[in-house]
Amino acid sequence: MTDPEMRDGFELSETRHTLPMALLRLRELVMAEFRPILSGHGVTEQQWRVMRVLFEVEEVTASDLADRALILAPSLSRILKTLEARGFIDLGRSPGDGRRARIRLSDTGRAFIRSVSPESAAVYAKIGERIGADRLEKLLTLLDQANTALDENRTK
Amino acid sequence: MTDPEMRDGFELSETRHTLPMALLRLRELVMAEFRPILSGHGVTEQQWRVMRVLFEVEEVTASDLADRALILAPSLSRILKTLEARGFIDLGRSPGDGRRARIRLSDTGRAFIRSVSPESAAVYAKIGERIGADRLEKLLTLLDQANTALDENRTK
DNA sequence: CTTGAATAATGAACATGTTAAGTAAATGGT
DNA sequence: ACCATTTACTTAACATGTTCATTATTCAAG
Repeated sequence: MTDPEMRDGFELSETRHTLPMALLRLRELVMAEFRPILSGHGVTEQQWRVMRVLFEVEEVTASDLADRALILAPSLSRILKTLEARGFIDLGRSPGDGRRARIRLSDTGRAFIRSVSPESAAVYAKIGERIGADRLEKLLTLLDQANTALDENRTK
Repeated sequence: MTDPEMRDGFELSETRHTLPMALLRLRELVMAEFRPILSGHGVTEQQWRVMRVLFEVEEVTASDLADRALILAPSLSRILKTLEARGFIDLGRSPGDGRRARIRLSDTGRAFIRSVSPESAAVYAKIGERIGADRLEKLLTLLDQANTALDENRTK
């Protein structure tokens, strides 16, 4: 009920209607559906992302993995240590370049992904239904287009 | 140099095209434009969000502020302590209810927002240009619709 | 072959995200 | 008025985000 007072038009959009907030809000709502599943299986959202990527690419370096999973290198270092301790991944060094890490999903990790995937896919389907299939597709297209538009001039 | 996408369409990586990843990727690209400005003025993204909300609503409780700034209560407690120590906000207790916090932006905090706003607005405008005004508007509409769709059944 | 610069990954320090537990003040029923 | 419950906020503990520094390896002159 407490309305914001009148103020002369300073050039700032209302916080609720900015792109960063809209993206963050929707992402929080989506992850709120996934988080219980992941925590129920003892992994965090980021650990799951890392293993999902490894499930798809078979073998990558740390830099490549960081790019694909959208995780910064220092965070990834810690996560890899955790996942290795749990036996989900195998860590090594690239034969050609001693600086690069060689990261692979272990059989245990692969089995873990397979066991959780059905629940994850079910939640994703439910979210798709609530949003609407066509609307979700349009949204993903726009997100990809905006992403491309901003990524092009990134190294300005 | 740049990461080449080896796949040519029929073996697309699943992870890359999910809604959570698309939202996270675009948000990271957007915030990469804002972060230098904020860090240049000595505040984090979250501290800025909190002060932006306070700039609009004049006075709120902690719960309300947490909702509006999309920050969890424990994080907000720490952030408020930091902002108070810097003199950006004034903390008190609600006269009617001793549990509720009374949070207001100080004159110093208000002046800070005004001084940074032009840079922030300029970056936001530049982002809008790159994405395209119509495309951005459609995107914000879809985000809001998806948000509403997921928020309705949240307390199922 | 040697040395300085660049690259890949890790370590360090602090801020925030996340969940669970704890504290103090209000509320509701008796 | 009393007491259990609820509410609003805070603490605690650990994982991750973020920036900067450091180490180890490779690369590129010279």
